[in-house]
Amino acid sequence: MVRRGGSRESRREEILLAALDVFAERGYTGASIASIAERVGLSQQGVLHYFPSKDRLLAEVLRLRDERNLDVLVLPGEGGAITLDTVAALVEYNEQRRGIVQSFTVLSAESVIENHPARDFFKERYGTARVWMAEVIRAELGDELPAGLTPEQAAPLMFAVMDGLQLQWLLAPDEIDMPGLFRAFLSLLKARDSAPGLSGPT
Amino acid sequence: MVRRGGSRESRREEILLAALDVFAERGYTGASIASIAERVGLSQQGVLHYFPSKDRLLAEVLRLRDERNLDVLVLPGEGGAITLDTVAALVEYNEQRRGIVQSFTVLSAESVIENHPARDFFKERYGTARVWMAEVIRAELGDELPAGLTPEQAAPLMFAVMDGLQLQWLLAPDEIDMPGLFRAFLSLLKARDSAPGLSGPT
DNA sequence: CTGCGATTACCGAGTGGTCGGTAGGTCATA
DNA sequence: TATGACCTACCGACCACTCGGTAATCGCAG
Repeated sequence: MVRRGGSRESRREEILLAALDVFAERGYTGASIASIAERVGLSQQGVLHYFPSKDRLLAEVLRLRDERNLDVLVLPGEGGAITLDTVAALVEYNEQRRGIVQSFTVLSAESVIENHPARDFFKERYGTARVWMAEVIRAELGDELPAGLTPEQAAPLMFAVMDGLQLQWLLAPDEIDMPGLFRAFLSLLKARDSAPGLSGPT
Repeated sequence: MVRRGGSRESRREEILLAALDVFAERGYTGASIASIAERVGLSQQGVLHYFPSKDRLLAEVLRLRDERNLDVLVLPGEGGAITLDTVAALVEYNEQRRGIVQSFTVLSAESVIENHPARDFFKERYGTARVWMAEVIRAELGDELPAGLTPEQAAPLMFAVMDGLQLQWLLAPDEIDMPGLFRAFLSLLKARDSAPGLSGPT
C-alpha cells in the first residue's frame, strides 16, 4: 500500500506541515490544494486522498498547531504551574518561528469573515484561553492588579497584546522587539501602584 | 456621458464603499470584482472602467478609509491636541462600525503575506502611527510611564491592544467589551507606580 | 437651435487560467 | 485476491482582465 513515504500517519503529517506553510504564505482562501500537494510531491488528488476537503485539511492543521503550541507552553513548566514567565518565553520562542506566527495571524483574522471554516475554532480557542489565562494571572499576581484591573480584564488584554505585536512584528521585524515589548506589558501588570488601595499577590 | 448616477467622482466613491464592504466580508483574495460590481448595479467591466485593476481598487479603498478615520480622530479634537481620550473615543465609535473594523482587521493581517498589494500601505501606516502615538503619549503622560516604560514602547503596545481587541471582539462581540478593555489598558499607562524610581509627568 | 465629432459610460463576449471536487482507473504490496 | 495509494481525466464554476462594441451626452461650429 505504502508507495513512497512511511506510514499513512506520517504521510498525513507531512501534508499537514506543508499545508501550514502554504496557509501562512497565502492565507486559507489564497491557498490551493494543488500548491500544497506540489510541496509534498503529490498531485492535488493525492492530497484529497488523505483529506476529504480543503475545509477538513484546515481543521486538522489548526488542531496540529495547537498541540505543538501546547507542548511549548507545558513542557518548560514541567512540574506543573505555568507562569507569566513561561508565556513570555513562548513569545520569545515565536520569534524563531515566523511561519507559525504568520499562519496564526493570517488565519485568525481571516476567520472573522462569515462562514469561514476556522471561525468556530478560533472563537472557542480564545474563549477557553481567556479563562485559562485569567487563572494564571490570578495565581501569580492575585486579584488586585494595577489601576484596579481584574484578572478577567487582563487576560483578553494579554492576548490582544500578543496578537497585535505579532502583526506589527510581521510587517516590520526590524522595528519591533516583540518579546521585549511583551515583557514591558507584563511589567505594567506586575507594577504596584499607589493609588487604589490594597494590593496583594501570593 | 453620465448615464445613471451623478458625477464620475461620486460613482467612484460608490464603488469604493461597496468594495470596502466586500473586502470586509471576504478579504481581498476572496473578493471578486464581479461581486463588488453587483453591489452597485454594474457589470464587472463597469467597475474596471473606473479602476484599472483589483490592486488599484484596493489601494484606493485603503486611502479612503484612512481619510475617514482621520476625520473621526481630528474633528473631535477641534482646537488642536489629540489626547488619549480622543483615541479611546475612537475605539468606542468603532463599536458602531463593525464593517470598517472587520475590513481593517482582515486586510491588515492578510497584508503580511508576501507580495500582498496592501503590504507597503500597512507597513508605512504602522510606522508613522507609532511615531505619532508616541508623541501623543509623551505630551499627555510625560516621559516616565509605569514600570519604566518609554512612550516609544507604549505606542506599539497601544496599537497592539487596539488590533488584538478588535480581533477578539469580532469573534465574540458579546464577551468582549472592547472600549472598556481599552480604557482599562489606558489606565494601566496612567497609573503611578511606586517601585522603580523617579516618576514625573509634566 | 441644429448638427456633429469627440468623449464617456458602460456591456457582451471571450481569453487563458485556476479553483475544489469527483470518477474511475492502475499498480504495488500484504 | 483485497486493499490502499495514488494518478489521469474531467467537471462546472469562477477568476482578473481585454477587446470591441453601442449608446448617451458633451462642447462647439454654423
